[in-house]
Amino acid sequence: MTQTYKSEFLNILNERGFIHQCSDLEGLDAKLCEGPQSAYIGFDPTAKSLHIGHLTGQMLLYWFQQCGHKPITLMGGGTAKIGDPTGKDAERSALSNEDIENNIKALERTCFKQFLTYGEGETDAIMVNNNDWLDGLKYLQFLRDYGRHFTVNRMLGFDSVKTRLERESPLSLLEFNYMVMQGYDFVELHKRYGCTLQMGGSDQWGNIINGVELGRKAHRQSLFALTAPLLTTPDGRKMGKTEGGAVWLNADMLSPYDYWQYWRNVEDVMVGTLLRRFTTLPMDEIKKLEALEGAEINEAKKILAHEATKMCHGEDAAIEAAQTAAKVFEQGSVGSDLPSIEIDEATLSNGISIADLFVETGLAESKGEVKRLIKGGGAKLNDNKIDDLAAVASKADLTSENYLKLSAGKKKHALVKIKS
RNA sequence: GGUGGGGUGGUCGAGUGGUUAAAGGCAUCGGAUUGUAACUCCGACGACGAAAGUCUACGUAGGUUCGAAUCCUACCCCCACCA
Repeated sequence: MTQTYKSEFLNILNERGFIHQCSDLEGLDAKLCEGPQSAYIGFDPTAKSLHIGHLTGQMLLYWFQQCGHKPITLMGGGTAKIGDPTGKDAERSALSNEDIENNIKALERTCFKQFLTYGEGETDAIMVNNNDWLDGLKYLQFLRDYGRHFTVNRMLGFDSVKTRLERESPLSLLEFNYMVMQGYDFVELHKRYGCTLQMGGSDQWGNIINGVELGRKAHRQSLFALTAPLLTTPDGRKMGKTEGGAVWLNADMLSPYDYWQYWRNVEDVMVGTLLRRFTTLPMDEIKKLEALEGAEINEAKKILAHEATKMCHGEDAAIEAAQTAAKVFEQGSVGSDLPSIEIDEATLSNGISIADLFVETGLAESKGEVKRLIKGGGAKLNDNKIDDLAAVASKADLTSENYLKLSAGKKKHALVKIKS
């Protein structure tokens, strides 16, 4: 294996395709060799769960910890009150303080713990909230201490600002301050925890570098910035969207089975990249897998799905998802992970509208959608095409195992069981 | 505060009194093909309804009209220039 860097951490990042930009690779490399360091990534609590877009950050911190360093996950309880203008061409409506609080609670309970070990030890991760220091900032004092180090001239040059100005879309002073706050976070984290590195996606470069510069100008600190390339499909689209919307990491927002399915269905060309980034498989194994061609690459996708699901939801959930998938797609059967609802035996005996069942199982949003499904030939009951919106299911339709299987298209299935 | 421009469906963006649930693109969903891939092709794409149809929708609230996204009034918001 080629050793491009002296530090284990940077070597891993390098071979797995995580390095996009760094403020000072050599300096960082040397610093990491000195002993345990701490690094942070910020997550704004804008939803009750993280999604696939946050996964890169999680993996960065994961490897950081694996290499004997201390990760800091920063909840942006304060910055979420501002809203990051990066990548947005319009200000989005502000989250209420209450929403932010609830989101933080939900996030703390779930998403992070799968990837990082938290605790009191030297390399245990810690979670902090920037609201702790941003909320009580004294405006005037802050401007005198830190405001002097930000030149508006330079701020106007950052992409997040520039695109807004070019598009003549209003950028409020509130949003304009986001990068200032994020820069200050870094300095504060250095002061509190000796944090020397901030990581993030490449879109965060501008925000991150502000912190580095603020540290240098205000306190002669030596801070580092490192960004990972944003994940995109070959044609440049952002990755991470699926039929239902975002691919959430929280099991109650997206089932482990659906999560598994997401990875199972990625485009061929992405397999290698994704294996490197989101699994911890050894590199030589990844190289073998990504060399597979044609239909054989499906095996690589299954491994990707398993590994990714294991990281996020645990091994049991991954295995179960794989089993359900095998039954559904390879044997035309059903599995325990399929979404299901229960109805009374009596209700079924009287006959029940299949269209209603589609809506109840969540396979369709409305009856209009069911109608469209049927018209397009995508609605099935026990694998038989339904061609009448008025079709009714009765006891006679129960399979030998006492359920009804509904399908919307080839990939989405649900079960209707009898309440016992 | 003044003057001018603008606010249309998930999104971008046409539409300036009726045939407009509102062109077109994108996104999305189904079908064919395939490998639970990509590409391509076809279809669908507000809700309810078996259907006829009913309701909801073009910033908000009123008004004119047989009839309004389209005209009028007030209000809200955005943009530009001026002060």
